[in-house]
Amino acid sequence: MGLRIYNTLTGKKEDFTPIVPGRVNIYVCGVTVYDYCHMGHARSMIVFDVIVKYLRYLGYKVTYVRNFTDIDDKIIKRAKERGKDPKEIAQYFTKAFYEDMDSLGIERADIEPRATEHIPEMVSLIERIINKGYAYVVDGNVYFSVRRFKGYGGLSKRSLEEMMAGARVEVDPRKEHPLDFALWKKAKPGEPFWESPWGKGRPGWHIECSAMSMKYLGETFDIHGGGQDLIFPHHENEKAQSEAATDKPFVNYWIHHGFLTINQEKMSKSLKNFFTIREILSKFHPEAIRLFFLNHHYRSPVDFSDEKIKEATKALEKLYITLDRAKQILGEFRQERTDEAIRSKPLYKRLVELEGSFKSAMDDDFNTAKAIGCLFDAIKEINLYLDKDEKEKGLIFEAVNKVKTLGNILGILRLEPRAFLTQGIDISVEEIEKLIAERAIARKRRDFKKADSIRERLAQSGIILEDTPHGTTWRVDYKRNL
RNA sequence: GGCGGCAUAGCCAAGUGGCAAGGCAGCGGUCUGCAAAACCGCUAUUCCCCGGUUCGAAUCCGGGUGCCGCCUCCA
Repeated sequence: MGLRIYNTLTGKKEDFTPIVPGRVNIYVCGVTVYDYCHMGHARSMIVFDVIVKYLRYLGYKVTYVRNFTDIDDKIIKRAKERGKDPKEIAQYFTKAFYEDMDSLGIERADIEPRATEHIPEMVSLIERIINKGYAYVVDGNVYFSVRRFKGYGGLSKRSLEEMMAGARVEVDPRKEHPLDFALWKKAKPGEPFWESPWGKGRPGWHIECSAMSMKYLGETFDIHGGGQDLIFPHHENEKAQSEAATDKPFVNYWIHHGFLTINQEKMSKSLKNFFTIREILSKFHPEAIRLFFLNHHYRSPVDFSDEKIKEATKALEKLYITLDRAKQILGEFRQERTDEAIRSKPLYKRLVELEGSFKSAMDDDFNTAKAIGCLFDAIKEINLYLDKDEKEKGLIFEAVNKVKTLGNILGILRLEPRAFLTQGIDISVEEIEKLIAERAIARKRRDFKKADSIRERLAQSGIILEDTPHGTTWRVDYKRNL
């Protein structure tokens, strides 16, 4: 059984077959750079980061394109508010976007096109649409005619009649149909503009994604992704205009993820119930945030709270503690090849089995929650082995590698376990080690009162001591810090 | 009003016809000078309610109830 993906277009899980065997072309709607990114954006970026990582793990050569909308009404508005040039606003928040994504460990897309750098492509695409008779020009504006395009509403599963029934749109009287949308907007005085056959203006929102995705990925490509709120109108419109221009299917698989809610309500700017990524990163570990999101299926709504990220942090700690145990035993031990003797060990076989389960889970429409379950099963097996008296370094090394490989697909377990377990302390390592040494002497003399007072002293600083056969180790008490 | 989604233990959550994953929290045990970690055991005879289909349903069908989203910029 290979990869299956839930396709918004058909409403079903389908076997994934790329257009060119072994290659996947994927386009994801990025952000409009007019403000800091919030946690909803984080979820989106994490979901597609993992999808791309998994496709690569499967061996596909992936071309991942994610755009920046760097010219639109919101940017112009923000620029006016701040007395800045729209360009400056876009540049500033593009930089902020990269900072946030880097912190979350989200890889760069292969191509990250900006709308303002693709105006000529958009203009020629609009011309193509006009020539095909699917768009009309009114006073410097170009509108796409939804009525002329058969199949409008196919992605969002709505007919024009249904949409009209609930429409609350103020209708521009120059439009032939209320749902016709702008491909090109005439510039108002003082707004940024580009020259075009229809006069000075700027592109509509939807056309940029059509122009840029087709430029880099071809007129039909494999996967197009985004949030569920983009299904209508954005992706519906993208699909309509693209297919109107090319007479070819635009996209084979549409992937849409669910929303992030706060107290069960959608996180959004208008409700003012959003948290920015940087706010949350100041309190929690990026990998904990990833684990929190990935513990839910990407299409389900996720309710956000500090409490839940704390739980994810504890879960992540559990994984790192085991990796740390292994590392203590391994020291600098490394090995290049896995020999037959190791392959035949029960632990190794079990881990291969779990890797298979992990893969089946991910193959089933990227079921990361189930895959995480496999990761914890693997951790339990390793702990069981680590509890034994007789241990083989070669086997432990391989076991750790397996777990890390799987974790890395989800973008977690990328740190040295010691680094994770000793983060955020307000006492120096020298001080800690000095106290541990003192305590060791006290314990040898069976002066447990003193030993315990040292443990207590370190606990005050959020340090947990663990006495093992190999000596005493320490780590940060996440439970206390959270 | 139209369209769509969801409802699983104290909490989060996977599971779409065959004995209910995983995590967090809790309790008991092993280990420990004491802890911690780890491991073992316990914590949903039952998956919102009512009917139906089936040898068999959390899973399929019908009817309720509750929550959410889209239809307007939005990841």
